[in-house]
Amino acid sequence: MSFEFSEKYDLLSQLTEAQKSRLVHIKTSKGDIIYHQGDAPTGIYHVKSGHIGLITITPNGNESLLRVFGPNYFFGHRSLISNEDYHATTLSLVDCEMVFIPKDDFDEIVHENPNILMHVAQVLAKELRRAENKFRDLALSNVTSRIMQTLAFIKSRYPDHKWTRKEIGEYCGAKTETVSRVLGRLEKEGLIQKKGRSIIIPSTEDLYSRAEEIDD
Amino acid sequence: MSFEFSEKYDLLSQLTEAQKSRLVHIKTSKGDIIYHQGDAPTGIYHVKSGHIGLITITPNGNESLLRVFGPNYFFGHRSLISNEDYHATTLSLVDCEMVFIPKDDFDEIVHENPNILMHVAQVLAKELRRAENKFRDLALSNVTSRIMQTLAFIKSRYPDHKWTRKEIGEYCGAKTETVSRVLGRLEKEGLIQKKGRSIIIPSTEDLYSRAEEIDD
DNA sequence: CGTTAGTTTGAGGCAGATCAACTTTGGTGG
DNA sequence: CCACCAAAGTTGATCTGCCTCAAACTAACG
Repeated sequence: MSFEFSEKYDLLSQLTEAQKSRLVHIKTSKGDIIYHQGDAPTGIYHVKSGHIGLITITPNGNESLLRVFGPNYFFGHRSLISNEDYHATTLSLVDCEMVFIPKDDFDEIVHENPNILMHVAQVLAKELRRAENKFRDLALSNVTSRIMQTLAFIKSRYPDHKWTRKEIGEYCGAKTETVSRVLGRLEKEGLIQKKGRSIIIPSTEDLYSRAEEIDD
Repeated sequence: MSFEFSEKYDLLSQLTEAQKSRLVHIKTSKGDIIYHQGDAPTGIYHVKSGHIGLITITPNGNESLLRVFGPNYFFGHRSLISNEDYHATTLSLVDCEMVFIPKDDFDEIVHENPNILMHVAQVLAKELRRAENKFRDLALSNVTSRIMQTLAFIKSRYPDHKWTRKEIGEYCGAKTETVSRVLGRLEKEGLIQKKGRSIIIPSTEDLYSRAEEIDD
């Protein structure tokens, strides 16, 4: 898996006073759902604190974690741009605060400032690369390698979120038990340390290079 | 796997005479590579005839087919927008004709006509949905279901391209032998017919609904 | 300190990969 | 037009990585 830092953007600073007055401030608790797969989009969300997970759920309850949005990232933009219903559900991974920008206001600021559209397009382009790399790795790499690269990725991109084994597994296509077993082996190898439930990663570089060795 | 028709766009009609004179017309033979993973983008390509595959290759030669571009689709746009090196390689699946629009000309037409940027953003947004649905299905569905949905998808989206077992497999994360076995079973069930190497699909609807039944 | 969500560990099973041998197809050139 | 042959497809036997199921353990939090 190839990862890199992503794109934050202060959408809020682009708003006029009138638009700011229309913002909806939202507080959610861990486990709360912001919108459901299949809903029609009505605006875009900007994360102020906490972490939001974009997940898909199959009829039999299996989940897959597609993307994660931390502070200063926005979400809901994909469906808004493509004018489609949401293809996945957003879930508060922890207690969160966010603001909601109604579609009309978003359209207005995009119209007034075309740079914003270019920025959103760039974010989509990077998310597309990441999604396709995830697909490639799921298709061609083994679990151990995927988990190692996921650990390195989340360490650099989401240093302040405590990832559970389940979340790690759902992000890279592995079961909770498998993640647990791999973490055990990685600790023996000295690549990580476990402190209670949290995972300490001394060197993401070591993880990446070891992951390449292990990879088929 | 959830699929639908995608987006064609006549970029060429947006060009001035001066820009048209700078177009580079390219003819490729089956197996030719247009650009390599890691190259820096210098423009965008518009397919006139044939089919182009976007693939990633691992060091050990395993391939994964990420997207396919047929007549009137453009490719190379992701890297151009995000300003990154290509994350995958483009390969002529058959003999192809295409035109190359240099980056400067593309920037010019985007600048003159912001609607084009919106259109490219929409294409990216749809490609992102498709990529994430592919990921979900690879993670959570069984091969048979994936192959069936891929068959239905390519039937509706690429009716004029003769897909090989290998291409089908690389698109949905399956080995050639597995695709062959599944096709055999599907023919026995009467869902498809095999005529030489080509596959006849009487009803994509039947395939989709059967795929759902089979799915975990 | 009790409760619950999260984690670990073991035993066993299976879907799909791998390896290998064989058959068919369809394009090519003589 | 046919004979040839490389590319594509099929089929069987075997193997294995990861999942599944189950049960015990432990961290964190009110």
